[in-house]
Amino acid sequence: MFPIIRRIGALTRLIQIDSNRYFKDDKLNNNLFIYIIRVVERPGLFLGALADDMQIDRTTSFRTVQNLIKRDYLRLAADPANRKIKRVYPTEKAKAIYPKLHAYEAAKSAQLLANLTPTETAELQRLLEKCQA
Amino acid sequence: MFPIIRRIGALTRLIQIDSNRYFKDDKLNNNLFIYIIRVVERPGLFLGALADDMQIDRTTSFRTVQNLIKRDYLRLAADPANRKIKRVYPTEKAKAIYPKLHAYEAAKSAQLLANLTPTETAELQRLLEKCQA
DNA sequence: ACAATATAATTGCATTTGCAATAAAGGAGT
DNA sequence: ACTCCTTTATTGCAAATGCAATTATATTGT
Repeated sequence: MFPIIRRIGALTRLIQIDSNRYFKDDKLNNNLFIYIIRVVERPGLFLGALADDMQIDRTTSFRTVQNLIKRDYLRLAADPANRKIKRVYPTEKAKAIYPKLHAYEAAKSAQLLANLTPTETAELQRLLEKCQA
Repeated sequence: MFPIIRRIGALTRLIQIDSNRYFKDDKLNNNLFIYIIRVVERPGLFLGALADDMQIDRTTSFRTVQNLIKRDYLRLAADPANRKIKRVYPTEKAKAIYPKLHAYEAAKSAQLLANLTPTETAELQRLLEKCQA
């Protein structure tokens, strides 16, 4: 029943379990590593935009960012033109660990698609983009 | 970067946010409704097998099942041949609410795939099955 | 300019989550 | 039968999660 929607959820949970194990020692489990990746790639988003970009609850995102600020991975900067927002930037510590995080994501992506031909991978990407949540 | 693995995670989180809202009043959010669906469909799995079937952490699954037992949706039965395991069965209350849960899953599945032709849907299913987490 | 509405950040609080440890069986090899 | 190893269920504890409410600022309408 509904194999596609169930498979998508199952794959996500399996990847989450794996990443939680992999990043436990760095304490970057529970998607924390994803925040660092995204902020390094797109520095300067404000808190709400970052949460929306990752499709994560704004409160959870806010607390996670606070956690990473305390641990010197991220920092906030006020916006001169808009006092409501705070923009999120990576620290040197975040940039330093980024290659490891990127390598993990690359490896998981490669593993996920290992049985697919390049044509199939392109087609899967196209079809997933057509999905609407 | 890595659009497929990111898209899969994003779709899962969007579906989770939607289902949390939809099932808030029934207090069947946070995937609780999925447990009921699965147990009605496959009654008699033992606790660990149920968790593995849903790709959910065994401790989390255990506590969730306890929650649903307390609320009269599920019940446990000892196995006469194996005293280590407890099998999970749905109650009448679970069977009564199952159509609503099934309808929600059907609607979300239909929405997800609304822009795909039947051929594309079949191809997406095939490609997702080839993915390995 | 002023009021009403909307958006962003933040906090309170209760619940969920999951690693690690423990307890109770079961299974395999001798 | 006995020891060792595995599997299952369970609990303790600390952390993550997210709804609802609050505060501050910005935007829109008149």
